[in-house]
Amino acid sequence: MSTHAPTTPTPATPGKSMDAIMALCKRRGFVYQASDIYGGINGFWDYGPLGAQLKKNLREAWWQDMIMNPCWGRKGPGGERVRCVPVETCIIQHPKVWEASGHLAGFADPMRKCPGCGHFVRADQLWDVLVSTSEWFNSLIQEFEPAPAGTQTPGVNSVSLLKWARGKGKRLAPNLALVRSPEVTLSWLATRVNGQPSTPPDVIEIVRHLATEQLDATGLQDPCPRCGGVLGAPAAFKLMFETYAGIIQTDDNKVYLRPETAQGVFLQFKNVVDSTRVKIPFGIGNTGRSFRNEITPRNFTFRSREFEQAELEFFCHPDESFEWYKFWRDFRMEWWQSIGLAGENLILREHAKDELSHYSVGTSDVEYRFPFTAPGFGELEGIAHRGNYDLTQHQTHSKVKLDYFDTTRGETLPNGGKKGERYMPHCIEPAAGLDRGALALICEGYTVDPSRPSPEILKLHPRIAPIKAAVFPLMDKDGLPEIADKLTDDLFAKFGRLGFIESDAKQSIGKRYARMDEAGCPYCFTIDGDSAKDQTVTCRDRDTGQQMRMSIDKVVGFVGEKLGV
RNA sequence: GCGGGCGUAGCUCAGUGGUAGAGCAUCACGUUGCCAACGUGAGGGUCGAGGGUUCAAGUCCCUUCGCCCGCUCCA
Repeated sequence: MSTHAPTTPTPATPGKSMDAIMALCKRRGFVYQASDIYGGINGFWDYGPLGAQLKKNLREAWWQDMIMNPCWGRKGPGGERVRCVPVETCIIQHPKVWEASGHLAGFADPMRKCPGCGHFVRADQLWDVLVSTSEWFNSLIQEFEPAPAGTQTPGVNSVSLLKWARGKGKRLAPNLALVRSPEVTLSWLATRVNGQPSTPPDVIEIVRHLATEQLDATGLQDPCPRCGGVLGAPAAFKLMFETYAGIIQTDDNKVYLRPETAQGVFLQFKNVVDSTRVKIPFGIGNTGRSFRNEITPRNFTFRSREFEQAELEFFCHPDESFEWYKFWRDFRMEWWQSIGLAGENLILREHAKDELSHYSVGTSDVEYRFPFTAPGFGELEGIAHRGNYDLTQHQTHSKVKLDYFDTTRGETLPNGGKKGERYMPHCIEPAAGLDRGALALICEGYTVDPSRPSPEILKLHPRIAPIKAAVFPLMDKDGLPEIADKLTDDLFAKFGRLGFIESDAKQSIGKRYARMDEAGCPYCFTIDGDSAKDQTVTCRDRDTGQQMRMSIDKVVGFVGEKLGV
């Protein structure tokens, strides 16, 4: 994930405070803190009734538009119908999967922490970081005398180092041993330089001396690139959740909760090809929970340790892969727009060349300007051209051939058929975060209109809204509830599988409208004294507050049209 | 992980070491009937948790958990 400043500064959306959005989410049952009654648990959130349905609607929209009727029936770059099939793969897979995918290697990099300032640095990159980004380090080496030609040994002058320690050093590297107790530190260095004149110290050894206060007790220390403090011992950062498959908890049984759903697709690529008559180009979709031990879970549900992804791996011939990459990138942007993220808060950002993985020729992010990232953006979905990296990795590690024999390619045979071509398919991966999507939809829909008696409105797209319609008898008597019950039944029968149909006869009509505004219900239908006479009701629009009289038997058709069903 | 802020009713928040509060919301009854209407009531709290000081702690001290912000990290 990444956040970036927009190219042109845009003011943060006024009136949208994350505190107010979070309060509404709890008040109306969208999002609760996980384990709330025990004080919560860092990085985990639950969905309440409306949130669960909202997220289900989002997942369902993805499933419909990506798997069942991909891209709304639109044709792909080659003029063919886009074809996709689903799989549902396990959260726990063979541990070697994560070795092959590179996720395990990513963790193997031990990190070192500075107890002074809390800075983390990757152990194997410490000296690179010092040279390239550490302010104090680059200031300090200015004080060294250039190393004579052909040697690695710069000269050091105690007087100038002492001056640096009492001047610039105090500001740049307050925790560096040289700054904290210059005389002691310099005497150790002098002992070393004079003690072994035949093997003079290089820059690294000099700096390690300058970072060490009690040489005989601790040995040489490594300094923190930010404050100069003594770095702790390298420790493995485990960003994957570990557990054990089997009742004996030994390393032999250690398994991981997946950090992404995509790998499950690559693992079953061969089975899908062999069992379902799919032909390249085609996609395999997979939705489900993933887990990452985020170092700093933050910003409400945006960075959670347990989250849900909706990922498509689309396989195609290498020669067509770039066209497909552009196709999916553009469609995914359009899709998010179609469910309500239509404004300037949504951008498609193409990664710069230096951001790309070595195997990728293109990656784009669909990014949303959340209230907490504004004026920057936060990632909703990444569309990556992954080349044949994953299939190749799994082929290498599993020793199972994962290439594809394409009978539509190759030279034409005398009988008119094709000779065929064997190749490793390339893969385009649109990978969306459903929790981030749900959060973006809530943030985008959240609107404060002080001119209305109920200022807080959640303008959710009807397709996504958890409550599809509400029916209110204006009075709880005179036969009105009976008419309302009938209409409620009709709406339930038609739309009950898509979302909630609310019915409420209590309290003033204004309060009932206001409640539905906050819950994001797009349309309310009110039965009044005239309804029995002329068979009409009032349809009240959430976003405008406007009312429209319509015949009762038109209501179901009206709602269906708005829901796009 | 560091620094700052916060944590009291479903929500927003008052609360000076001395009886646990307000507004809104929820529910009931009555009145009303198209935009959080009015009246009368009701329910709802281990004051985030655990220790300590004190005759007495929501309030002071220590520890801890969670949320927000800024760093840091984000394979």
